[in-house]
Amino acid sequence: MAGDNGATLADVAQRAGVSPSTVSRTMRGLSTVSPETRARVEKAARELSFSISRSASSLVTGRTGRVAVLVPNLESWFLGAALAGMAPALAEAGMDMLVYSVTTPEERAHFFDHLPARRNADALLVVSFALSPGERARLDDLGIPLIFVSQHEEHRASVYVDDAEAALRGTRHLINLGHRRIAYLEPADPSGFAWSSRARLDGYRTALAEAGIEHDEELVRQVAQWQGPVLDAAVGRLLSMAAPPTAIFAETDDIAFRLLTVLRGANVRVPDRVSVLGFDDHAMAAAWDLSTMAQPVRRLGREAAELAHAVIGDPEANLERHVVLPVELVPRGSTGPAPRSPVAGGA
Amino acid sequence: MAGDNGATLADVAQRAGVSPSTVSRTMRGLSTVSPETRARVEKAARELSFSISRSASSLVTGRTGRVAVLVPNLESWFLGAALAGMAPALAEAGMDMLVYSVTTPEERAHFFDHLPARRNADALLVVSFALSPGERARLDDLGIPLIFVSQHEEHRASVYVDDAEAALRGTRHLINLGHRRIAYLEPADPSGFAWSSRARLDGYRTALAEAGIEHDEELVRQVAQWQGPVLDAAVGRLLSMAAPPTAIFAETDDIAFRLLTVLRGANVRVPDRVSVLGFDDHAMAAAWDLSTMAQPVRRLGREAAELAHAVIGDPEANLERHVVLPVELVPRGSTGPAPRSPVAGGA
DNA sequence: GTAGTTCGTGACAGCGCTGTCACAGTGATG
DNA sequence: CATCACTGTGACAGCGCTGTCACGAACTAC
Repeated sequence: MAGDNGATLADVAQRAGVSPSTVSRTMRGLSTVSPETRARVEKAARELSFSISRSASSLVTGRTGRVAVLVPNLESWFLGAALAGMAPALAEAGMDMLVYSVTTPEERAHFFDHLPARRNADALLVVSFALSPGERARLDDLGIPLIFVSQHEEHRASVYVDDAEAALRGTRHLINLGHRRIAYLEPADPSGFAWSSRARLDGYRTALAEAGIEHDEELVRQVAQWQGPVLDAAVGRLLSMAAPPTAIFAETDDIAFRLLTVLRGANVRVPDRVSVLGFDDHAMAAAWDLSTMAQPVRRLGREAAELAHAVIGDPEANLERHVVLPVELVPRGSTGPAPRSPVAGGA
Repeated sequence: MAGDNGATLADVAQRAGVSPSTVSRTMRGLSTVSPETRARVEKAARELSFSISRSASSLVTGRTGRVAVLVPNLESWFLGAALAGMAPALAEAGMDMLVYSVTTPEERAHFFDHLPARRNADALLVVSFALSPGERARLDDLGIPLIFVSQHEEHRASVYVDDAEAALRGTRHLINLGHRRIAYLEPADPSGFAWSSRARLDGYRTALAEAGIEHDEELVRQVAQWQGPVLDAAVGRLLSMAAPPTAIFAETDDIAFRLLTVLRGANVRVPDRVSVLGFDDHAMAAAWDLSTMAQPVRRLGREAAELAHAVIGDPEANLERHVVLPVELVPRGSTGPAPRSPVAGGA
C-alpha cells in the first residue's frame, strides 16, 4: 500500500468508460462535460481515491499550484499570525503553501544560492524579511511575482501597515491623557525582521511637534528586544532623569512586556506612575493588560495571499500594487492619566 | 521576464556541449561524470540560472522532494517552534516544507475530503492534531508514510515526550519543596490540540502516591485554557478550601500565565503563598519567571523531520518507530518552599 | 432539406525530466 | 595481440497530465 501513488487519470477514464481527456476536463471543472458523464467520472474517481498529480499537470501548464512564503523565522507570534492569515486564503484558492524559514547565515546562503522556490511556486510572499541588496536582486531571478508583506518595497506589490500614522495616533493617545514627558524605546536588534522602525519613530516625533512638546533626545532609547540587561539600564536611565517620563511608548510589544517586568520588579506602578503603550497587539498583550497599537496581522497575511492569487491568475495584473492597512489603538490597563506629582513643568 | 520559467535541462546541455543525460547526472551528483565535464556543466547551469524542475523529475521518480506538515493552527507558540525545528532539517535534506493549517470545521472538511497532500508530498507529519477516527483512517489513504509529532499513535512512527514522567518529576519537585497540598489545573478545551493530557495527570497522581500523600480530587480542576471566567472560579474554589493548596501545577504554560494574572490581581503572592509550576516552557515563560517543565519542542520537530527523511529514503524503513524525548524541569521564581502558616496538618 | 452552428467527446503530441540500454574509448590481463 | 572489464557519455522511451484539433450528433435557420 505504501509507495503506491494511487490511480492515474487513465485508470479513472477506463473505469468510467470515457477518454482521459474527458476525465481531465471533469476534474478541472470545465463546463463542456455533460452532467451524466460528469457524474460517472466523479464516481469512478471517488472509488479509486483519485486525485490529480500536480507534477504532471504543472509540467504542462507551467503553473505549480503552490505559493512560497519566505520568513525570517517561525517562532515569533507575528509570523505565525501572518501565516495563519494566508493559509485559509490560499487553501480556498486551491493552492498549497510552501514555507521557507531562513534564519541563520548558512540558511541564507543556501536559500539565495539555490533558490529552491524556483519553478516550485507560482509566487513568493516575502514576510518582514530584511534583505541585503544582493539578496533582493536574487529574488527577481526567480522569475515569479514577488509580494512583500509587512514591508514596503518600491515597484513591487507590497502589503503593510501605516507605521507612521500608527505611532502618531499612539503618541497622541498618551498626550491626550495629559502626558508631556513621553519616552520611546526602539529595538536595537531587529534580528532579521524588516519593518518601518524609522516610520514609527517619525510618527512619535510628529505627534510631539503637533502638540508643541519640545523633543528631548534623551527620552529616545535603544534597547535589546530579546536579550537581558540592556533594557534594565535604559529604564534606569529614564527613571533617574531630572524630569522622568510619565509614559513610555515601546516600539514592539515584546519590548513592552520586558519593560513591564522591569517596572514591576522595581515597584514602579503601571499606569499610576508610568503609562506603557506597546505596538503590535501580541497574542499575550491582553493577558498583560497592555495598551497597544493593534496591527491587523492576520489580515496582512490574507490580503497578501489574495493579491498573490490575483497576480497568478492574471499575467497582466499590476505587479506594483500597494495595500496599506490601518493600525488601531487598543486601550487597556497599562495607560492612564499622567500623574500630578513627579513632573511640575508644562510645555 | 516574469512568467519565464527559466532554462531547461536541454538548454544547459546545449550550452555545455553535452547531452541532456549528462546534465541530469551532473545535477543529481551521480559519480559517473568526469570532473571536466562536471565543471563545464555547472558553469553553464550557473550562467543560465538553471535549476531542476521538480515537477518533471517527480513525474519520473515518483518522489516529490516535499514533506507535508499538518497542524491544528499556526498561531500557537508550540507549533511555531515545532515547525522551526523541522525547517532546517528538511532544508538540509533538500526537501521543501508544505504546511497545511487546518483549524475550522470547513477547513477540516476540505482537507480530509480532497487530501491536497496526495501525490504532492513524500511524507506527512501530523503535529499535535486531534483526529477523529474517520480522519485518522483517511490519512492512511494518502499512500505516504505518516509521522505523528507530539502525539502518540500505535503502529505508526511517532515522536513525542514522556508526559507521565515529566508530570511525575514536576510534582516531585513541588513535594521536595515541602508542599503537600498540590492542586492540578487541566485544560477543559484542548481546542484541536492532541497531547497526552491523561498521562500528565497520571504522573501527578503517581508522584503523590509515591510520597504517601493522600489524593484529594477537589484539588484537580478543569479550566478553560483560553477563555476568561472559568479559571477565576477554579482559583476561587481552591483558595476557599479549608486546607488550600500551597502549590498549583498547571498542565500548560498558557494556563499558568492566566493563573499568575489571577493570583496577582487577588494579591496572592507567588511563590510566598502559592507556588506555580507550568508545563511547556513557552517562549514567554522566562519573562513571567515561571518555573516549568520544558518540552524540547524544536527537537521534537527536528527528530520528526529526520525520521521523515530516513523513511522516504528507505522503503524498507521501520514505519512504526517511536522516539520519546525527555522533559526537563526549569526552576524559576514561581516555585518556592511551602509556607509554614496556612496549612497545619501533614500527610 | 441544406447549410451553418453548437455541444460533447476522443486522439494525439509533448511538457522536462530520469532510467535503461547501448556503445566508444581506455587500460589491464594472459 | 586478442579479450575483458570498466568508465564516461548519448539515444530514447515514457512518467501523467493538458491543450489543440478533429469529428459526429443534435440543433437552428431560412
